[in-house]
Amino acid sequence: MSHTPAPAPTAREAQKARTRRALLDAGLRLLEHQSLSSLGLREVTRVVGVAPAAFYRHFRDMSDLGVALVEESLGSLHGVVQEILAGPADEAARIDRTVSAIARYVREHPTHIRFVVRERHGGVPAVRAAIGAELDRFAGEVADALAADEVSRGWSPQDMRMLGELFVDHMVMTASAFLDAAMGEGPDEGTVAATARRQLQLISTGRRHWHDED
Amino acid sequence: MSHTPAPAPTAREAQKARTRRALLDAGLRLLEHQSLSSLGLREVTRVVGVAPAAFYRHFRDMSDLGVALVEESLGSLHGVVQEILAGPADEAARIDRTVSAIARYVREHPTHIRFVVRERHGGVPAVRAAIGAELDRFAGEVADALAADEVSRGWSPQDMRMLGELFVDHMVMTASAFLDAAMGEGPDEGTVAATARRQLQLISTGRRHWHDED
DNA sequence: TGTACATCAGTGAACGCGCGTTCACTGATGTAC
DNA sequence: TGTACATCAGTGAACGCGCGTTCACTGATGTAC
Repeated sequence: MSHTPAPAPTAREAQKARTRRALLDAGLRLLEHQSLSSLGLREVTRVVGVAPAAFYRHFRDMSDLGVALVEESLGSLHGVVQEILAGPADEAARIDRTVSAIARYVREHPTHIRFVVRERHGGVPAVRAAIGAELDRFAGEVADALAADEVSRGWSPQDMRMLGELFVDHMVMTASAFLDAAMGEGPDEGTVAATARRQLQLISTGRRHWHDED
Repeated sequence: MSHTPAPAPTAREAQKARTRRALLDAGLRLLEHQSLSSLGLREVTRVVGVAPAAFYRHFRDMSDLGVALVEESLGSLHGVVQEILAGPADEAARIDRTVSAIARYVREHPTHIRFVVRERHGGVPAVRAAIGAELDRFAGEVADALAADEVSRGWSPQDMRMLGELFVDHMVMTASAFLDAAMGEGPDEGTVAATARRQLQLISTGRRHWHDED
């Protein structure tokens, strides 16, 4: 398929990429306990073990690093969305798949979801915009996939869209609740899963009877 | 009712209260464009026009000021919740009341809702905890009020609770969307209102048919 | 393969700046008599 | 009402500190011949 003639990264490029990764990882780690707008460039380079000035070989500023983290974090969340939509469209199966995929995602990428939830409404405009645009894209994908369901017959595109947004918002909320559970704050994982499942069932029931009263 | 024998605030107490208010207002204003963890004590006192050290006569630190802002902001949101629950329980009326009450709240207290949405998952633990506790309380109130509806007959307390949480989360989401609309980001106010109404209708439809399949 | 030159990721020192916190103080307001 | 003393909100100077950014540099890696 691809005709890219092998990237052939030089040792120099490989080393640069490794430092960049280290900066991103250090940032993600430090962002567990603070928000992006209060995270300092020197903090990040200190953790990585490079001089502060080295930072500028990779990012223009912290906001730029933040945008790179959005791409990374929402890339991994996108995989979860696809996994949920790809399987059988059977309602109960999809709800189970949704909740367990989110739970696994939070277990495997806790720093990603923490970052997204915190910065979605945070103080750094470029990062907020990047997260918003990506979640919008997810909502559209969900809407398109669910439109293929038998139960969506007769739904307007706007109603599919509002369902997609409700689904994505609920997904982010649930991921955040799982994360709190993992940190020992709020209800435990089992309770979060049970609540999320019931909420999805409620929405699905609404979906099934949406046009009953027409 | 109350037997409090008149507070009789001295001129000194009144002046102190005025400065405290000015600090809170300045904080709220500055928090429109940044998050609490990056807001400095000196920034706030500079806006108010007092010496930095004066801050300590009112708050221990910025986190303390943040907690005071939570009480204030969620106090005003609590009024909205009560207004929604107080009116007639008729489904369509309650949905209209919900969406228009939120829209009005955002118009009247944009800085309050911005603060709550931003700091709900922000980097200051004490503030996060205060917001979480208060929203939990709201969810409980909503659950109790909706439990009185005819359509809630046969619902378990856990299911009422999950409905209350879904409602409060949706309310916060909608308020945030209205705020974005007011700032010229994302869809306009009419679109946000239409989407929110349809989502509430979807949830209400699910509620009405919740036990159909038992 | 060997040599001469170019590239560029990372260095380390320096800079000016605004930060949070402390402290002894001032002077208007409050209280006791 | 008038006086003497106590209270305490707000002052202003000082402190040490870590910040982001700049700059000329070094030395390992890459490239051309």
